[in-house]
Amino acid sequence: MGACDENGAVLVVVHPGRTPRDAAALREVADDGTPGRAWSVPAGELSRAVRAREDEDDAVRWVWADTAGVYRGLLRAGVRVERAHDLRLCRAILRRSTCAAGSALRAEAPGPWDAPAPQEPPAAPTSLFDELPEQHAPAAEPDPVAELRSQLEAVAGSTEPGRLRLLLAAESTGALLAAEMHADGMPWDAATHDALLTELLGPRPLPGARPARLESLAAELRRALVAPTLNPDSQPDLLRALRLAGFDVASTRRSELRTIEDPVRDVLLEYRSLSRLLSANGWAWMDQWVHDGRFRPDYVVGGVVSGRWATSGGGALQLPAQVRGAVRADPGWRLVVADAAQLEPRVLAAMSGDAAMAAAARGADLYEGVVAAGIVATRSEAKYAMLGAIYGATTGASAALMPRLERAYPRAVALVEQAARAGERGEVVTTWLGRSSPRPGEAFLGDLRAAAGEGAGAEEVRAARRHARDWGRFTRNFVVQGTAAEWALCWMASLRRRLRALEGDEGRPHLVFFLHDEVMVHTPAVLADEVAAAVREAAVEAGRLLFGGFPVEFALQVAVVGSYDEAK
DNA sequence: TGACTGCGCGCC
DNA sequence: AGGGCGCGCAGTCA
Repeated sequence: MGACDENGAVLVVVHPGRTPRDAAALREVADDGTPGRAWSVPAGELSRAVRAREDEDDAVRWVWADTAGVYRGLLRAGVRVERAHDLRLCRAILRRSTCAAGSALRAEAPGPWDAPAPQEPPAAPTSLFDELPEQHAPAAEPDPVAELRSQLEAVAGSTEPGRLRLLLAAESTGALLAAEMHADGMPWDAATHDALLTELLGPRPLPGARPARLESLAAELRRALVAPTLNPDSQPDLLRALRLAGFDVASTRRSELRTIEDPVRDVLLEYRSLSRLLSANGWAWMDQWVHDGRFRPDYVVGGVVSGRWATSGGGALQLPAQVRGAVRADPGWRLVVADAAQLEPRVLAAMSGDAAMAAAARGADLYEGVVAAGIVATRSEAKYAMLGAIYGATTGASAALMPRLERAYPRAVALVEQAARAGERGEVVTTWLGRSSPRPGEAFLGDLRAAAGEGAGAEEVRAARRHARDWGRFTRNFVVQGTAAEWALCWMASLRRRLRALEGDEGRPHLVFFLHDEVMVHTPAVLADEVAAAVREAAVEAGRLLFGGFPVEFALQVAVVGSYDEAK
């Protein structure tokens, strides 16, 4: 990979100062491949440079230290880019990947590139041309040109350059999307949300006070449990009151509360549900997170070791069904909500090359396919068996179904079993595109050594085995969850490119939400059907990108709706 | 008062 | 059952 990347895009390195500190290295990048097709641009001139490139035919991949810090400023200036290479995210992947085990990049001591991205500046009005004021540049500027060169070498010298290139491109596009989705925001109707809260809880109370409905449920609990001072929000308090009232419960978990055979049970469960709603997605949440009809979560790309995204603040990945009615398309617009059906089992079938399992996946519902193949009797059994294989069930009905699953789908089961055994030995496992798991903690490795040593006690051996099994469940799940995350990134990247080609009179459809295996597009109503088609085409493309011709279908459920609660 | 932990529970 | 998260609260300790 030289100055042009695999798609023929010109690389432009964005550096924090006025001149690249390693100009010779940049020329070398440029000369390796197509001469003269790599440039660099100071961060302060970035938006001008991006605007200038828009009119040219050449595709550009903008190379910068970290998207969250740079791109947010561009978006505020009204500028969007097609492709990027996020040095920090890509470095994290390459440094850990077993595919690039021999690289110089991996041998480096940890440095500034391995530190978390510098805290981004708070949203503030910026002029169009200095979206990155000097004070936000890191104190000791790491050299992006040298870093890019080092990363390109690591990829070129790896055992899987093609897969790693795809992974790095997908991860970087994900970073662009995370910033774009934050800037665009999820359409959120505060009035609907408020009406919903008022209906369930009563009118908004003064800060710190319980809403009327919760207050009356609390009073009912105090009466029923003969505990006049009970605070139902306090677990110890509630547990004590329940036991004094003669209920044999060991905790106040919902599953345990459900076993209580007394009318007080329903009061308890309703209190729990409503107080959770109030604290997690009540009026205070709305005040903090919803502005101008938009909810803007902070996505953390690569925030989970498996490659899944996390969010910080707002709990965007846990929006309860209770409040989804408040997610409403603007007038004249629609929401296209799509989720990949049984994504993880399908991914497992593809990566293990298990043709029988792929056959079961040939339809909208993989679990029904397993039933139709005569492996188990019911859909629910099929689901538990499959999830048990992926998560590592050791007991219960799910574990009991494993032998049948193994007979029917030997290759799929062998893949997750091998990942589990590797983890138990303290080894690293790697996803389809080359993201490797972290090494186990020193505690576990120490346990392993202690248990293997002369004269290890029975207790030490037991502890080591337990740790090993725990880590094996993690690595078992890692390969499937991580590869599913890669499929989802490619799906979304492909969808993003297709959406950029659509435009209506009222505007352009854009992604507004992503949740592991689900996407939401906000679109002018007239384009909704085209968007739905694009979502499906993108899923087909993602499957082909990752698994080539292997015949696994990635079925989607697609809904065109006015509000989120109408989907599913 | 603030940092931290464990619990419980929402999502996939 | 079993993997991955984030968050709010209560309680604890410095």
